[in-house]
Amino acid sequence: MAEAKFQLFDDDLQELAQLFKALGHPARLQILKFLASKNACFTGDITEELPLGRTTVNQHLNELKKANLIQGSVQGVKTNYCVNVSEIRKLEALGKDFFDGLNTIECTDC
Amino acid sequence: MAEAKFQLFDDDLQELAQLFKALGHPARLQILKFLASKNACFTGDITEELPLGRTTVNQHLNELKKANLIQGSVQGVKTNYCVNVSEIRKLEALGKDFFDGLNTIECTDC
DNA sequence: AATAATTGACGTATTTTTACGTCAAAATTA
DNA sequence: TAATTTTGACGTAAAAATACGTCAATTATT
Repeated sequence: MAEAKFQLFDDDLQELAQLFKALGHPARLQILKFLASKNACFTGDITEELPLGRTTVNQHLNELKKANLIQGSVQGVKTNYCVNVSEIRKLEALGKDFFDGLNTIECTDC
Repeated sequence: MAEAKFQLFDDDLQELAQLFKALGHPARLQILKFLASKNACFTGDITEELPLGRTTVNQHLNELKKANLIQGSVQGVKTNYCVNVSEIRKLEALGKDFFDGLNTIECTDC
């Protein structure tokens, strides 16, 4: 990670791809689902729900945090994670725009 | 890739994650966009639109094909690619279900 | 104060992704 | 028929993702 690097791709595509990528692992989808169902919870609780070790789960939590899809706040020894609702909404909107932008008429040549 | 491997994750999450992953690269989003705008087109034409070499683009096309998001039909020497509209619709539906499933109430603890 | 619990940082091995060059096959064109 | 075009297969190097063990710091508990 350094000084911006002349963009190969359009900013919007880049951002959307980044978000999709963050969703591109079942563990991360499951984490989002679980966090939403509990509204918020601790690392340990999340780990118990997943078929992965704690440090791996922590790594996935970091991925989600990097993508701004979740937030965490320290509470004593524990860390309380929760879904970043506004970012989820933003992602939904961007996704919708993208799919709508594909003026997908069924192709007859293929 | 071998003999099915006892599932670590839920099938639905697995499938959705796979689709999101396929969208998790700007080149692939751009390809989908371009294919949709032209309705269908050849490998060469796609390559000209992207800041990547032909073989790399071809690899991305294969990723998209593997995810069933595009189809290709050989036409002489050329191959005609187009968006798989029904799979895109399916992805939209799965995505919507997933996001709706996150009964996202703004968290007050974070 | 001593011990236990919880977490993130760090290191690391393995696998996957990404990007591209080379090559051969098939179809077009000259 | 010979040369050209177009493509996918294959190999490969570099980077990133994935999974996990160990460790130290911080907070709770006893």
